Amino acid sequence: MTAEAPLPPQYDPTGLESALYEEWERRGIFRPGSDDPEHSPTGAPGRPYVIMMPPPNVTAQLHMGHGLNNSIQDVLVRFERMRGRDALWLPGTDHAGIATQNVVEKLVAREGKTRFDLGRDAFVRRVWSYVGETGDAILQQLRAIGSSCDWERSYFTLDDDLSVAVREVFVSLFEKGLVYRGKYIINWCPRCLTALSNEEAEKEETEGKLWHLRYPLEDGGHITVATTRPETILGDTAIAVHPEDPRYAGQVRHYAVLPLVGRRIPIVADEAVDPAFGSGAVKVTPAHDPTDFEIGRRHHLEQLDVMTPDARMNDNVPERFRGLDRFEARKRVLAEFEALGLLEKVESHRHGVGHCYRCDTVIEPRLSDQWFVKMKPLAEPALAAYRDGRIRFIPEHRGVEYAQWMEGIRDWCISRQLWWGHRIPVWYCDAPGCGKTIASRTDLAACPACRGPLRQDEDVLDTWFSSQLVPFSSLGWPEQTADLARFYPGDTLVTAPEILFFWVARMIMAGLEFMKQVPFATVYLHGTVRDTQHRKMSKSLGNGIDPLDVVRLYGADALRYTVVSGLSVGNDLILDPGDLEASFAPGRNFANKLWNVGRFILSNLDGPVRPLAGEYKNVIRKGELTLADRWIISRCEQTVREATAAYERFRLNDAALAVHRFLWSDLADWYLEVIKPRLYGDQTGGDVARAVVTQTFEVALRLLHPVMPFITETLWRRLPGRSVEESISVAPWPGSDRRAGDPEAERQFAALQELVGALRSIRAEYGVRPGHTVRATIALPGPLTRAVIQAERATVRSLAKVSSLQVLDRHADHAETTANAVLPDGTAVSVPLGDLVDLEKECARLQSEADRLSGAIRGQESKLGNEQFVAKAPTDVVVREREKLAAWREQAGVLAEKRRRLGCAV
RNA sequence: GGGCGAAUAGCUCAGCGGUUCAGAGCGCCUGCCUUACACGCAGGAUGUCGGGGGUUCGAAUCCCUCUUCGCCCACCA
Repeated sequence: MTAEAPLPPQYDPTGLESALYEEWERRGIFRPGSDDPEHSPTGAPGRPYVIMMPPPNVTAQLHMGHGLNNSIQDVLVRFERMRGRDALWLPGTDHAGIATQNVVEKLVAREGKTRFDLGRDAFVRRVWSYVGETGDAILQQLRAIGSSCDWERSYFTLDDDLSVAVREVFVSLFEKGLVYRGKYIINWCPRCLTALSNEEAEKEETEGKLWHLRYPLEDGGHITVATTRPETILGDTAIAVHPEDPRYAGQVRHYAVLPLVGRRIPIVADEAVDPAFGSGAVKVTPAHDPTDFEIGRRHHLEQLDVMTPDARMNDNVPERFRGLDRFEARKRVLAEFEALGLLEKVESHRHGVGHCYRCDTVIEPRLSDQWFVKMKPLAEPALAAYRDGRIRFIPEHRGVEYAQWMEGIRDWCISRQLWWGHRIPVWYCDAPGCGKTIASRTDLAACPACRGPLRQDEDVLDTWFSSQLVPFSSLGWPEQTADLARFYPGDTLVTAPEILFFWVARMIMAGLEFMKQVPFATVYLHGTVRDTQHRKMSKSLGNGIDPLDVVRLYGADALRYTVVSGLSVGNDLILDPGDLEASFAPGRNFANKLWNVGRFILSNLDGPVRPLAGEYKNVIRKGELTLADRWIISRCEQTVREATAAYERFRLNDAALAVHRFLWSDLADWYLEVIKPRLYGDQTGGDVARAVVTQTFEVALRLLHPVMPFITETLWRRLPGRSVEESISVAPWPGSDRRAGDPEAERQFAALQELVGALRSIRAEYGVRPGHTVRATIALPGPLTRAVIQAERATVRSLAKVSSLQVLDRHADHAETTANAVLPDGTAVSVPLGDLVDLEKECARLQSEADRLSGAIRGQESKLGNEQFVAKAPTDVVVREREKLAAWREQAGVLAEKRRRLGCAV
């Protein structure tokens, strides 16, 4: 589209947005740096402003969660970029170990194979090729919503340089003794066949059962234990009771016989047992439960693993149970207990059951060799950074969660039994007499100690181990690059609360450990996108919204405005996947409105346009401004202040709504209507109106640009004095100008709106045909109304379609029947409408008005009659309340007189 | 079991340093294709601000309590 082409009446973002985006990208507008003069009018680069994008999974398709998350980031980055900061929004993708491996395993499964059929190398090659095909698709999709990232710095967490960082961190932690290997109970996903961290095992409240089961005692009688997982009975190696529980005091150190198995198991005393729960006696399965594991260690119990990696019973159980799935085994065990008369009772029992965060399979606590990070030493500085304010959260209360988590932090299991990811840089020497374990920054071929052959650890690292390093690894660390020096630490991190612990907390710890500085100062946690039933949008529920559909239908600006204006700090975003039109109407409507405001203004700048150089003061000084001009300039100034403050405080919805109100309610609904006669006529006033409307509109476009980048850029470039060579993206942020504020103009214009509104109401009430003009009488005008009529008589006439406007200093006498209104300042407005007016109806209308008013007056009188109020309330409040009462009385008096004159029954 | 939010028009939400605070958008009703926009214009209706107590001259706004939703953490099997 050329600058000269006329704009179509309906905004059509198709084509326009993508063309503009390509141009921005081509011109390097999203890249920080002083080499491009466009970025830095002064020649010097601004202070950096850095946001690290939460890297989407490399296989991800854009969903509304991304749409929300990235819209917010883009608003912030664009805002700071316009404020002169050297802005870097750094994108990337995450290799997403489990998620990606699962996707490719499914593809392989379609060929009837498993990853084991392919073998490790071939499988990993397969994943790389898949990632090569589909990877980065999401980054392309992010462009469609206008994300102003620096794509040239984009990274992938498995890139060579980021892998170097991962190794450096692992080995460095290993050397510090903060990474260790050990055999512990970890969360195991029997479907993904890997260990998970505590965070990756999502607890779900489940209505389960608690089975009370009897174990015969060697000495006769029995002891009852309660369990939620009867299948683990087969791995029991003890029973535990509380040391001070009198019920079992005599049984400690005696033995029970494990039913179904016949194993002789000791009864031990341990503090971990809660005597108040169940029977007070616990079955102990050290290989299948973390608490039991600890008990087992204290009492040197055998750790009997009874399950295979995919959660079937293994050869350590009696033959009839072998090969059974854990839940089948559970049924079988219970049936046998029941048959033996050893099932005492069954209770229903709510408890938390862990589920794999990737495939939702029930987690099985499993004893295995894994790598861990010792977290306490890392958590302490991270907690301190929050406590002393180096890190702040929005909303604030999220910080409490962060602190609680940090305080109760547990060691982090980082090894995964996967093939897709950073292989653990540890080598084992199996040579007899050597047996070294070596963590190395470089690949090793032979044992440095004995020159014997080495074997690398088979496992890979948790995905989050690499993504926690992104704030510095993406900038080249451990190399001391220029980017690292310039862009670390960053400023703001924007993400969903779900990954506060997965990612945010760990970035803070890693940043402090390796860079000695927090990676960002502010963590903005936004809500979740949900449907109208408040369910989280998800692929499986089929209640998702594809942001690209929205972009196609209504444009990225509409999407962004809807999302941003609908955001309230700390709350979720509710959208209706069944009705995109309704969901995105606010954005679509506003985009179209804005488009037409622009069209109107531009079309009225035809012909000689007064040069617009300079600020308002140039025009203001001329003394040519009308009341309406002063008013809109004052409103504009107010909007600059409000929007700027709102953006600064992350109140993006307030910022968007402030500009919306200015553009739609003030500029379009009032100011444009007011100046139409001036624009169409050829008075000198037309020039001033053109200047004022152009300047205020231009300011509003800049204020709105962070939220609606495309449409604002398109319109902005067409304004006088601008050109397609420029970009609003790097235009300076509007400054506040105190001289533009004009409270008197705002008060007077409000009176004008009151007067016009009253006349319009009367017209609507009596069904005056829209094209028809009426005569109006303004009697006993209050000071504001008087000033308005003096200043904007023609405006009142045109807006209310009044042919003659008579002003009287006394009550009007009309030959004709009139419709009436009394304004807040006591002005009596009457419109002679002859037969249109039903006198009875008019009297009733005025009566209800009078009733409302007298009610308010009574309330006000009792308030002011209350000595306590007058004595205790602040003086200015009392004064204001008195003035209010006086005005209402005045209004009521005029109203009463009006009714008397109309001959209304009292 | 701990900790933390939220309950305001039909819907989604503002308003919460106390006294023009009862608002916005969407939806709804009436009338209008008024030469920027019907994705619009003008005019309307709608809420005992979750229930109950309390503090105060005055409370959606502060305190207590109850109810209902939601979130985070937690080795009661």
